[in-house]
Amino acid sequence: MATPPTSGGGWPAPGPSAPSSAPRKERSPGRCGGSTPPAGRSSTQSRPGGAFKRPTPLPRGVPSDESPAGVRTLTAPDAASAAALVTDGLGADALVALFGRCTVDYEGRAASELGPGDRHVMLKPDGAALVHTDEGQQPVNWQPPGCEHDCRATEGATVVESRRTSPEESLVVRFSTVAHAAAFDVSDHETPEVIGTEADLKRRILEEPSLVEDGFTPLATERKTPAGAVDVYGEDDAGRTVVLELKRRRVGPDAVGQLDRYVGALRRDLHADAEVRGVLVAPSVTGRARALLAERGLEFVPLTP
Amino acid sequence: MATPPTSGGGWPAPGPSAPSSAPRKERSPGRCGGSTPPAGRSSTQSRPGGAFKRPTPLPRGVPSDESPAGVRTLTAPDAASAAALVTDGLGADALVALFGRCTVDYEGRAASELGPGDRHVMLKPDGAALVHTDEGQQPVNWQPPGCEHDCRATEGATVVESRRTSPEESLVVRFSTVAHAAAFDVSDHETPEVIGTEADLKRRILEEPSLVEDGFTPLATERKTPAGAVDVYGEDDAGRTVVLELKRRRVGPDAVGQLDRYVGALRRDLHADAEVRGVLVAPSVTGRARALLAERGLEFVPLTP
DNA sequence: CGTGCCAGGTGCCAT
DNA sequence: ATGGCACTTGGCACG
Repeated sequence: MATPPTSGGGWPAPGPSAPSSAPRKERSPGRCGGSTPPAGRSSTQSRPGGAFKRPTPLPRGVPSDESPAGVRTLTAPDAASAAALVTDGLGADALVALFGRCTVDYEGRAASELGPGDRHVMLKPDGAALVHTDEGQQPVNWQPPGCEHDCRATEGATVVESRRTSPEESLVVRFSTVAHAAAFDVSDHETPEVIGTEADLKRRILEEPSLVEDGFTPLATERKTPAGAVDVYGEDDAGRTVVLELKRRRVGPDAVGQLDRYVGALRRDLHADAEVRGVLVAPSVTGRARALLAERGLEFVPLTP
Repeated sequence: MATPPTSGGGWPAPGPSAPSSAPRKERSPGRCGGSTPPAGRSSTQSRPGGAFKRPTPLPRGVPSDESPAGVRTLTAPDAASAAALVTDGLGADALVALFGRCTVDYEGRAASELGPGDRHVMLKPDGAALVHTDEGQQPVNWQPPGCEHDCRATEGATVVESRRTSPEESLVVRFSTVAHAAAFDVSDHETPEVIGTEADLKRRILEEPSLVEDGFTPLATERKTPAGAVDVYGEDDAGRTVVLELKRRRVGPDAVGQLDRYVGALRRDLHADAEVRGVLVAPSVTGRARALLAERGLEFVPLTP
C-alpha cells in the first residue's frame, strides 16, 4: 500500500496525541465578537483573526490551496491513516466526515444491524454521530450529542465507535474501505431565526385578541393546571373562562385531546359555577378532530401563524 | 486564482451535462407485508442484484488512489469549479458534500434566516438537503427528499438552491467560500433491521397473550374503530371486550388519550350491554398518565419490548 | 394525496 | 434526571 495522499497541512496536536475527544457542551465561553458582522465579509477564504477552536494557529506558510480554512483531507487512505486523521480531528474539535464501505451496529434503547454499503459518516465535536445513505432526510443510524467518539484501525479496518451512558448506547461503524476522510475546522455562532412558529401565533393573538373572538381578553399564558400548562388563558365578553390551545399547523385528534384535558382540569379546579370554554386555534382541523371537538363541546377558530 | 487542485478521476457524464438532478423516488416498489404478520417474518432483507443508480460503470482502470470507489474532491475551489463539481455529481446521482462559510435562507412551511458561519452541506440524489453545524444531531436547516437541487456560481459565490412544490419550499445556501467539495458515488441497498419496536411487542403478546393477563384472547390487530385502528383487540376470560394500546417506551398522557378514544368509540359501536376494558401496555407510565388512566377507568400492564 | 400514528424520534424548558 | 410538549417533526401504511 502506498502512502495515501494527503492534502492540507494539518493541525498541531492539541496534546500528546489526545486519545479521543471528550464530549464538550460548553460553546465558546466568552463569545464576544459581533455575531452579526455588519459588513465587509471576507471574500477570500482565509479566516480573519482568531481561530477559537484551534489551540495554535495554522502553519501559515502552507499555500492556501493546500491548507485552506482548516480542512484536512485524505483520499483512499489505509486504515491507520484514516484513524489518525479522525482522532486528530476530533481532538482538535473538528467536524469529521468519512465516506466509504462500512457496516453499522447499534445497541441501546433498541438494537439494529446494517450490512455492508457505501455511507457518509459525520462525527461532531459535541459527540453526535450521523450515518447517512444516499436516501432520506434522516440518518440511517446515529448517536445523539454527548457521546465519546473513538476511532482505531483494526485488522485493516477503520472502526469508529460512539458511546454514551444513561442510557447506555453504542454505535459501531466498521469501514472495510475508506474512500475519503476529511476534518473541518468549524466555527458557527449563529442561531437561525425561525418565523411561523406556535410562539408567533401566540404573540399575534396577544397583540390582537379579537382574532380569536370579539371581546376575548387574554389573562395569562402557560397557566398551570393539573393537566399541564394552558397555551392561553382568558375570558370572553360574558366573563366565561376561555382556554386556547394553539397549533401552527393542521391538527388531528391528539390536539383535541390535549385541549379537552385542560378544560376538564379547569372545570374541576374552578368554582362549580364557572363555565369553561375550550377553543382550538389552528389553520385547520381533520375530520376526526372536528368530530371529537363536537363530541366534547369544544370550539375551533381557524388562524394561521 | 490558480486552478484548484482536484483529486479523483470523475465519472463518465451521465448525459450531455445533465442540468441538475431530477428527484428520484422509486425504491423497492413492491414493499408489501401483511399488517397482521401471523408468523415467518423475513429475516434477511438484503437486496440482491444490480447497481440501480449508475447508468454506466466506473472507469475501473484508474488507480484506486486517484479515483477510489467513485469519489471526486475539490479543495478550496473557486465558485465556478465548486458549482461544476456539484452539478456533475448530482447529475451522476452522487451524494454531494460542501463545506465552507455560508448563509442559509429557508422559506416554506415556515421561514428562517441564518447568518454567516462554517457549515457542512449535504445534497442527496433523492432531493434531500441537510445543513449541519458542529453541534447537534439535527441539521440546522434542511429540505426533505423530492427537491430539485441547483448549484451555480454567482458573483464569486457558490449558491445552492433546493426547491420543491406542495408545499412550495425553498432552501438557499450561499457560500462566500467553499473550503472543500466532494461527490461520492453511493451504493447502499441495505435496510437496517431494528429490534425492540412496538411491532416486536405486539408479536410477543400475540405469541403469549398471558403476558397481558391470564385468559386474555387476542381476536384481531389493527381493528378499525371510528376513532382509529386499535393495536390489539380481544376478550378476557369473562368474555368482556379488551382493547390494548401498545407503546415501546414509557408513556405520557397522550397515549392514555389515544386508548380512551378507542374505548369510547367501541362502547358506542358495540351492543349496549357490552363491557369494554382498555389496557395500556408499556414499560411504564408517568404520574399524570397514571392519574388519567384512573380517571377514565383504564388499566395498565407493564411490559417491555 | 390526506389521515392517523410510530419513532432508538430530537430539542427545549419546566420542576 | 423526569416530565410535558413543540417540531419546517420525518416516515410508513392505508383509504
